[in-house]
Amino acid sequence: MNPGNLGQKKQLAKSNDSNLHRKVAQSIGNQILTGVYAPGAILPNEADWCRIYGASRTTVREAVKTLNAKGLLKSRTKVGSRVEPRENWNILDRDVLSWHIAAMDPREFFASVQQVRKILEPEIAALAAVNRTAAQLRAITQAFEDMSNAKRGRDSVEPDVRFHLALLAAANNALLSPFGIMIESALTAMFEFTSTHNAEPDIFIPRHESILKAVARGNPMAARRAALVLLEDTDSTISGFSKPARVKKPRKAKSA
Amino acid sequence: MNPGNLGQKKQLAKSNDSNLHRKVAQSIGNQILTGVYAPGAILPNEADWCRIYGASRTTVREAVKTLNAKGLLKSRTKVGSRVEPRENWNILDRDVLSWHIAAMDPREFFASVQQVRKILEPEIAALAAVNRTAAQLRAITQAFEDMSNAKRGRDSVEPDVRFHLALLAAANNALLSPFGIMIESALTAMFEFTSTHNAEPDIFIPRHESILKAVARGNPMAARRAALVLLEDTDSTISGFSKPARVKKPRKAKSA
DNA sequence: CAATCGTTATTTGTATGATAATTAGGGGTG
DNA sequence: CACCCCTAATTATCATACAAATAACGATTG
Repeated sequence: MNPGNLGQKKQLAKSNDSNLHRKVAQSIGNQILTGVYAPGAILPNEADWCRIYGASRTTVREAVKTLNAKGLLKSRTKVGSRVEPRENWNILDRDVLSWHIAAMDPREFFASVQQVRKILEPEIAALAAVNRTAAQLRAITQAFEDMSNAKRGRDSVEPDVRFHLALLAAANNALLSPFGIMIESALTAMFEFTSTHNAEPDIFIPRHESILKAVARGNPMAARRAALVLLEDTDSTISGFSKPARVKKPRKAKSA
Repeated sequence: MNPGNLGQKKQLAKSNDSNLHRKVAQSIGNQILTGVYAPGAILPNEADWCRIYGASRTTVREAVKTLNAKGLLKSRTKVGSRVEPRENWNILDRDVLSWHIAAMDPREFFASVQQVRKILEPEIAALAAVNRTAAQLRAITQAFEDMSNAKRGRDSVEPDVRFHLALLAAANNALLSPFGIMIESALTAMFEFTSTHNAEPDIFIPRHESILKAVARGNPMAARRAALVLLEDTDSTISGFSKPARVKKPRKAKSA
């Protein structure tokens, strides 16, 4: 098993979602994301999948259609289904992202996420400060209060996610909304680690409060700055548990 | 097969993509994006769709599965398919984005796109300056040269798109790749307008060159600045044709 | 009355088997 | 070599049937 793959690497008949075609889609999707079938490769045909999963062709085809819709495959008559190049994958899709997370080193994933968050979230906060409606501000405020009132750290993760999603919604730009899934996944997955390592959870409350206040009084500059500060604190928390990797032999370089 | 349903099928004939389930998905998707079925609404059931489109249930189900996979719907036994809230829509999916563009005011769309581009592209350029590989730099350079050598304005749009996509790829962050589709759609759709109105196409060549040079010498600050300058010029071009009071009705472009 | 618990009806989910449409690849022909 | 036709492999579509889940209803009961 990959050293980074801490999460339960569930295999076949796992999902509590009882849809068979969904399970098949998940299984094939996982195999694509883990590189069993690389971009450009031709997958087994429908009849093969039927044999492999013991499912009917109807079910297999629905699974394949699902993966087509997410940009992982392209099916053509006579040739079969070919894995699409990575840049066509719908990586911000909820399912694809979860397969992606399961397939890669968590530290690498957090690094990518934080890079994007540092680009987007300060600007999202700034937009929210300018574009928010009253109702959206209420939603942000409510999330903040729920986060503050949470007794155990575990109870604060849901309002924390909700806070960031409410902020995103308040930016009022539909093209940014796919990042909600990334934020959600990142924060909840991060909690899997920080729950034991995070020594100073109380620092984050005033950080969120700064953002809230800046958005409340419609100050985009302050909102941008406050969001960035929070992200830098998050960086520190992450590095607190991701640094030890340094003692191990260096992994593959960033190039390629 | 009942002869009367040929006429109903004909209403789908707009797409040259011969897949029937794809056409059905497009038709339903369009109706969702245009608000015929609003978030929260229950769609007609599968039997109804079969009658409406004169297609078999298999085909209709594959279309519905596609829309499920794109986050537009959620199907449940006994209740049917319900339209998901907008924030769950996979707006950066190629199909969803094209339906979205077709359904909304182009000026509003460009405004949203430019807002996101101004957030992301400078940082993408900066990342590319730092993370690019030699091969990626070659791809960017090639795109720039093709753009420069294009005689007619129409021939410059493809390399222009390719330039921006190559830059995006060179940033080497998989979570940013969904924006490639947005950039592609935005630039090509914008060209539908600028092709006749853009008086000064030659301005854009040196703007792109500045980005290229900054990326080539690995200077993120300069790359960021150059990307921003280009975007501001693009803003001017857009405002040049989006402001006039008399609205030139957009030609019904084949959504490509 | 309120709460609980079967029953039923509706809708999606899955299976099977057959036919159609598309087209890559082989083979023959000029 | 260039061209065309044929074949075979694969997905695309259709029709039908049954299974499974569950919302809605109504009866039963405390």
